[in-house]
Amino acid sequence: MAKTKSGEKLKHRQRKGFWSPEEDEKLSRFILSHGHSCWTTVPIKAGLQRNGKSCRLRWINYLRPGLKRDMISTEEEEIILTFHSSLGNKWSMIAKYLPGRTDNEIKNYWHSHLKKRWLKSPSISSSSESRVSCVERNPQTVVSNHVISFQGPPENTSSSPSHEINGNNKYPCSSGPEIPRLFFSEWFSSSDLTDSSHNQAPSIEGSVLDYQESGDVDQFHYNEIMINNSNWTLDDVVFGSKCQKQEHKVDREASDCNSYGFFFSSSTMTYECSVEYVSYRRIAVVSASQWRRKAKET
DNA sequence: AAGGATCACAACCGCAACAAG
DNA sequence: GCTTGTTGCGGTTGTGATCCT
Repeated sequence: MAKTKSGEKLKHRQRKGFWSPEEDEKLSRFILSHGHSCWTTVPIKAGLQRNGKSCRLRWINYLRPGLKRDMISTEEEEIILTFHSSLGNKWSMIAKYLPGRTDNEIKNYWHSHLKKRWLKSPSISSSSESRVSCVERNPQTVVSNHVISFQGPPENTSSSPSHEINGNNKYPCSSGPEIPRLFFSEWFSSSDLTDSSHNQAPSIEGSVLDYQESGDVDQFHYNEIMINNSNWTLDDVVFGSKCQKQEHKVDREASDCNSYGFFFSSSTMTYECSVEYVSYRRIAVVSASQWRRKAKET
């Protein structure tokens, strides 16, 4: 915390309130080219008279690529109700199940749209709850029923309050990976890419051939994967990840389109990049947070 | 048409957890 | 183990838009 006179001066000069388009532009341009390893230094380096916290919030809730700007659909609404009934006000947890939506957005939507309904009639989520229990029994049911494939909670949830709710674990699946936190579109933005031929992120489609639970990973087997934008190849999909600036090489021998994951490696690490079934006939590549790092020597 | 009430959403605040020194 | 700085989360507030009387 800067306690010098100059530091206090800086503090006094910090702007508050709504962001101007110019500030948005500055922040976006800076983060897309430099990242945000330390939020407190971002406003200084980006030439913004804001504090790091404000920049972080603005980026996460508004500027981050991949955010949906459209209305929350009834399907999404049902997911909110479902998970709110079991997780409570854990907005960030709920947001993990709604790609492209932020915790703030979900929280606001709850307070402005759903809370009153829920208070009037808490049973409105009963159908959703029954779906959760259905998933617990047979996740494949959900896959075939065109509903988001419910994944388990983040791995490190031993202290998760959700386990205490109603005295039992009401997560749809008690094991398995975290649902993709970021969707494909969040990995790429046209401004990220220097190659002009890749000026549009591809959409990937496929259909689930089979589903099975195994160990710590739920596996989906696809009969095919289609990358709709012909400018892209599977290599691009994997290689064009957040690690694209490090010289990773795709291990095509180890990759298998028909299974749940790809592998690619750098000189020191092997990355496993899962492909998760998200909704019917749509596939998303999971985010970097999903990658399971494996020391290559193992 | 005016003004108060309500709504929707962006942004702020405070706190807790965590990591680094 | 303590201190300090940073980050993430959830509650709350502020503000502009819209609705209602």
